[in-house]
Amino acid sequence: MTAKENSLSKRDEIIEVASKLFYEQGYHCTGIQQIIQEAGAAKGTFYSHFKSKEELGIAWLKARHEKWNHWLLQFINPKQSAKTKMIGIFDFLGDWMTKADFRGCAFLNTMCETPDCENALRTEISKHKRELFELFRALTAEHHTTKSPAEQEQIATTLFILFEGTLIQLQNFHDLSFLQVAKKQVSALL
Amino acid sequence: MTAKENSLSKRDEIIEVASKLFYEQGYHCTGIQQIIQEAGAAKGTFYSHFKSKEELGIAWLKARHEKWNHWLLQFINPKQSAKTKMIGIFDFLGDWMTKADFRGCAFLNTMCETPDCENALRTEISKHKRELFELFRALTAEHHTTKSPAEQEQIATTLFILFEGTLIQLQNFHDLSFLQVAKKQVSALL
Amino acid sequence: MTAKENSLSKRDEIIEVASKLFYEQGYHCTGIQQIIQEAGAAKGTFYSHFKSKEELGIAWLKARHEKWNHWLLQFINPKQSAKTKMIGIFDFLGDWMTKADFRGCAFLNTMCETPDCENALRTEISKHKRELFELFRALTAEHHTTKSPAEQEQIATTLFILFEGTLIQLQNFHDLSFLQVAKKQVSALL
Amino acid sequence: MTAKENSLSKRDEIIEVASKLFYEQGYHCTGIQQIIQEAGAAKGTFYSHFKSKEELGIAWLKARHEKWNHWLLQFINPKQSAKTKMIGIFDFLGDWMTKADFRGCAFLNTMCETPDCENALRTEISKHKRELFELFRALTAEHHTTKSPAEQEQIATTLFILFEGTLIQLQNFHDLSFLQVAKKQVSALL
DNA sequence: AATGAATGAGCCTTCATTCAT
DNA sequence: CATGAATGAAGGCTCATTCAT
Repeated sequence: MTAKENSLSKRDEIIEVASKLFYEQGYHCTGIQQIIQEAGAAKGTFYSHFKSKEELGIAWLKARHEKWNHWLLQFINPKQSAKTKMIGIFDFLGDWMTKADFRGCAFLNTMCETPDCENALRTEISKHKRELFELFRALTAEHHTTKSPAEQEQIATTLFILFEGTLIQLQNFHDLSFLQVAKKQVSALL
Repeated sequence: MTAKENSLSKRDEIIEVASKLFYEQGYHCTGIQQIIQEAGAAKGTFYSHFKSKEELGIAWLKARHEKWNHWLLQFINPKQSAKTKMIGIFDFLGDWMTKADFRGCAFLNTMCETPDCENALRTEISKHKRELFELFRALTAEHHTTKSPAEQEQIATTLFILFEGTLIQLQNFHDLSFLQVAKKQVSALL
Repeated sequence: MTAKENSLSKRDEIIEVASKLFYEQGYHCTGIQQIIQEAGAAKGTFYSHFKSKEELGIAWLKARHEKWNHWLLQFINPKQSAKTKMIGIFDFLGDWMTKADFRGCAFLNTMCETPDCENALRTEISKHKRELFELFRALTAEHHTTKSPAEQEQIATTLFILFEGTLIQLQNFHDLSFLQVAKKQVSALL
Repeated sequence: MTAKENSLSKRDEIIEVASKLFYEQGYHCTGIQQIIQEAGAAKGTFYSHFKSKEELGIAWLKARHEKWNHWLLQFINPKQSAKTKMIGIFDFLGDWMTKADFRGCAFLNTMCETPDCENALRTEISKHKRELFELFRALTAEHHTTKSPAEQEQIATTLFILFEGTLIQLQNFHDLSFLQVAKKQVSALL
C-alpha cells in the first residue's frame, strides 16, 4: 500500500506540480526542470513516467478536464431546473475566475500558444470544449422541450459562445461586469 | 534617400518577419535567432534597432493594431448603416479567420501566453481590445438612438462578448457554423 | 565506483581547467565556453554541476585556498623556529611567483576585477587573506613572546603588508630585488 | 573657441566618462557601448577619436597618471621637509581611498586583470608606478643625505612596498588601521 | 522504479569593430 | 568631425531528452 501510494504519488505529484505551473506560467514557458525540482523528482524519474513533455501536457489536460468538470457539476447539480443550471454555469464562471486570479482557461490558453492543430494537446482541448458544448446542448434540450432541434442548437451554441467570450473578457479585463451583461443575455435566451 | 529607405526597411523587415512568425508560431515560441535569419540581419543589427525582444513584441502589436483596424474599417465603412456595419464586423471575422487559417487573434493569443498582467505586451493587448469595444459602443449608440445608455451598454457589451467568443470558437473548431449562429444572435439584438 | 569516480572527475576536471584559465586569463576574461571546451564537457553538463559561473568561481577560490595553504605550509613547516618560518614565507613568495610566471595572487587579482564588495567572490578572497594574516599573527606571537599584544599586532600587520606589497611589486615589475629588500626589512623586524 | 572647446570636449568627455566607468567597474567589464551612451557620443565618433578600446584605455591611464600625480603633489608639496612629505604620502593614501570608496588603484586593478605583460596598458601601469618609486627615491635621498646609496635604495623600496601593500589591504578590508600600522613603520624608517 | 550526469541546440543579449553617409 | 546601421563572434544560461547505473 505504501509502495503503491508512493509510486502513484510520485507520478501524481509531478502532474500536480505541472498543473499548477502550466496553468500559472503557460505550457511553453514552463520547463521540465522546474517541474521536477518543485516535485522533488529526478530527471530520469520523470522520463520513466512520461516519454516527453507533451505526454505530461496531455496527462495534465486530461486530469484538468476531470477536475474542472467535477467542479462545475458540483456547482450546478444542486440547482433544480435546467434553466437555473445554465445560469449556474455562468455563476460558476465568475467564482472560478475570481479564485483563479483571472488566469483564464487552461485549455484556451494552451490552444492559443499551440498553433499546430494536429498537435495532441489540441485534441484534448477540443475534446474538453466539445463536452462543455454537449452540456449546453443537453440542458437546452431539457429546458426548451417545445423548440425545434435547430432552434435548440442555435440557443445552445449561443450560450457556449457567450461562455467562452465572457471567459476571455474576464481574463483580459479582470472586470466582472462582463459577466453581469452575459448573464442578462443568457436569461433573455431562456 | 536610398540609405534612409534601406535603413528604415531593415528595421521594418525585421518587424514584418517577426509579425509573421509571432502570429504563426506564437510570441514565446519564436526566437530572435529565427527572426533575424529570415530577415537576413545580424544579431547586433537586431539589437541596434530594438533593445529587447519585448520591445519588438510591442512594435509588432502596435503595427498589428493599425493594420487590423485598417482591414476592419475598410471592410465595414462601405456599409450604409450602423446596423449593417455591426453585422459587417462579424462577416469580417469570418473572412479574416478563413484567410488566417483559423490562427485566431494575435492579441488574444499573446494574452493567453502572457500571464503577467503588468507585462507591457498586455497593455497593448487591452488597448487594442478596448478600441474594438469602443467601436461596438459607437455603432450601438448610432443605431439604438432611442434606448437608454444602460441598454446600449448592455447591447454593445454583448456584441463584444459574442465577437470574442465566436473568434475563439472559430480558432478552436475551424467551424464557420459558429459564425452563423453568432450572426443570427446579433441580428436579433439589433 | 568507476561511475562515481568518473562523475566526480568530470566536475573536478571542470574546476581544474577553470582554475588554470581563471588564474592565467582572469576571471571575467574567461568564458564558460572556453572552460567546457578545454574540459571536454557540454554546456548542460557544466550547468548541472554549477548553477552559475559565480558558483564555479567560488569553487575555484575555495580549492585554491586549500592548495595554496598546503604549498605554503609544506614549505615553511620544516623550518625550526617561528622566525625562520616567517622568513620562509617570503622565500616561498619568491619561489611561487617565479614558478607562476609572476602572474600574482589569484585572490588579489580577482579582488581587483571585482569592485562590488558584496560579491560572493570577495567573501572568499577576504577569508583567504584573513587566514594568512592569522598565520603572521600566530608566528609573531610565538616569536615575540616578551612583547605586548599591541606591539605584536603592529609587527604582524607590518609583515602582512610587506607580503602583499612585495607580491604586487613582483607581479608588476618581475623583479626579485623587491623580495630581497622586503626580506631585509622582515629580518630587521624580528 | 566654441568649436575648439566642443571638439576637445567631445574626446575629453569620452575619456572622462570612461575614466569613471573603468575605475568603478573595471576595464574589461566596461563596454564601449556604455561609455559612448553616457558620454552622448555615437559609435563612429568614438572610433574617429580612438582606434580601439585599448587606445582609450591608454588615454585613460595617461590622463589618470597626470591627475593622480597632481592630487598627490598638491597634497604633499605644502609640507616643509622630505620626511613630512613622505609621511604625507601615506596620509594622502588614506584620504584618497576614503574618497574613492576603497576601490583601490586604477593602475594596480588594471594590471591584475591584464595578465599579458606585453600589453600596452601594462606599459602605462609600470611607467606610473616607476614614477612613484622615483618620488620615494628622491625624497629618501633628500632626507637621508648621510646614508649610502644602497641604504637609501633599501629604504625607498621599503616605503614603496609599504605603500602598495597598504593600498591593497585598504582595498581588501576597508580598514584604516592598516594605514596606522604602515605609518608607524614609515616613521620608524625615517 | 528511480537516479542524476551528460548532451548539444537553443535562449536572449552584449561585445568590439567597420563602414557608408 | 560626426553619425548610426551593420556585423558576427561571444557572453551566461535553459531547453528537452538520453542513458548508464
